[in-house]
Parts: sequence; structure tokens; C-alpha cells
Amino acid sequence: MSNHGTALIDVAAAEPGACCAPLACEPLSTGEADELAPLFKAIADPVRLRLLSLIACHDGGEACVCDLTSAFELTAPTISHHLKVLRQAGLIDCERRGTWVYYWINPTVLTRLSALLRPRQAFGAVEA
Amino acid sequence: MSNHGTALIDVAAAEPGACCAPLACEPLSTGEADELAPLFKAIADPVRLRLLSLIACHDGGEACVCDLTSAFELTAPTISHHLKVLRQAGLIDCERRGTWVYYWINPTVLTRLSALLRPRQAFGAVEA
DNA sequence: CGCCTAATTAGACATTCATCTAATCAAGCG
DNA sequence: CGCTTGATTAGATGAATGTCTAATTAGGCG
Repeated sequence: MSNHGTALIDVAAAEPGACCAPLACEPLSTGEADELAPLFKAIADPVRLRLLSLIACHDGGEACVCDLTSAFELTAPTISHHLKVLRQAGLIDCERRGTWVYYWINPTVLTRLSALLRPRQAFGAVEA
Repeated sequence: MSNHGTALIDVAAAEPGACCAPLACEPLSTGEADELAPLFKAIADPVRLRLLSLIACHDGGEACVCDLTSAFELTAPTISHHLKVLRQAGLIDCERRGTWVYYWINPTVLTRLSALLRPRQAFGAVEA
């Protein structure tokens, strides 16, 4: 299950010290922007934001699709679609175990996006 | 100029201790997700990501529209449209000074988004 | 005033996207 | 095997979005 998807971007590996290259340090290249925009697009939806949060907060760090679906007033195919978007962006991964499919967060990508948005002055309290 | 726009969301003021409520701590409410998604949608575009970065990196922390427009192979109205999206999301603000209009970053909103995406384990090195 | 440049607004158009229903795939169980 | 439940895929549809051209607003200058 975790390998049937199209892993579009290997963003996590691209920037090992992602904390050192925020948006405000040097202008983003066209290539970087083209690579990052789809990741933000993947989380730029209220349903997907909640899915991400539900998965991240769930016991054991993973959640079953049936648990996720029941948290929304949307059909199962719609939830499945949103999970696919998140998975293709590399934000989550999944595995089938018997009847159920479980999803968990890939923290590396989230960390990279978080670091990108952090303003420069946030580094102020380094020696505190 | 900074007041002719529609200030849709006052996100910055909503969550003073935004650093303490990342996505992975407790499930996002529907309301929070509906409020946050438009902010991510605003930055989920390669042109707007580069605009944000160009503004943030520019000398003095602000940039003229003409400087920004010349960095893209897009028409002025298109750049103006993207700037408006960013401004309505509260990510940037602007002021007209004579002939030119200058834009700068509102770091509060970016900081909030950054904190939201930070995974829990990023807090590990607190006492270092 | 009249003209020029900077920037935004208005409106059109093609593309992308979120959602649904219907159909299909996967696994367990009688 | 046939049925049931969980999950995804396929395809359709209405709404949102990015881009452009044309028109408009705003300010400076001869």
C-alpha cells in the first residue's frame, strides 16, 4: 500500500539543514517555488488540515481511514481523495493491515515547511 | 493604501501563544481549519511564494511593486492580483509613497503558520 | 491642463479542484 | 463460493483560480 502511490517529490532529502534557509533569508528560486507550492497546496484545504491534525494526534501516531471518515460529513470517496492528495505530496504515508488501512504523518516534510515560514528574528533567543 | 483593502481575517490576534498549539497537539476544529486554510491557500502558489520571499529579502524589509513585477515574466495586473491575495490574507501590507507602492511582510501571520506545522518533537531541545 | 508612468480594477477565458454517485478492488467470514 | 464491509478508482459537475487584455485611478512633470 505504501508503495502503490506516485511519490512525486522527495523534498525531505533536498534540504538537510532546512532550518537555515527560511523564506526571508534569500529569494526563492523559480524551481524551489515550483517545488514548494504543491506542498502548501496540499495542506491548503480545511478538510486536509483537519485530516493531518487528526492523524497526527491519534493514539500511536496513526489513524484508520474509518476513524477519519467518521469525523467528517463527507462521503468516503471524498476523504479517500484528500488522503491521496496528502500522500502524493509526501505529507503522510499509509499501510493496509487486514481489512483496514492506516495513515501516519511524515514529519520531515512538515518540518521543512515550518522552517521555511519561520521569520529570521525567530532565531533571536538562541542562547536563552 | 494600507486601508483600502478588505482585511478579511485577523488571525494574528486570535492565537497569542500560537507556538503552543501545533497541528499535532490536538485535533484542529472545523472553525480553526476553515480559518487557516485560506492562509495556506494564499502561499500555495509559486508566484506568491516568490513574491513573499522577494519582499522579505529586500533591502529595508520592503519592496516596490515595480521591482517585484520585473522579477517575473508576467503582466503587471497578474502580479497586482497576487499581491492582493497576499494582502487580503494578512501576510503582507502596503503603502503608497508618491508614485510607487511599497509592500512589506507581516511576520506575525507567517510565524503562526510556521508554529502550526512544527511537529511536537521539535520542542525536544528546550533546555539546551 | 495634458501627457506619461505606476498600479489597480474589471471582465473574459481556460484550467484546476472539491464533491458526489456508481463501479471496482481487497479482505474476512459464513 | 457468495456475501458483507472497508477503501479506492472512475467519471461527471459546479465552483474557484491564474492569466490575460482593456480600462481606470493616482501621482509627477512640462
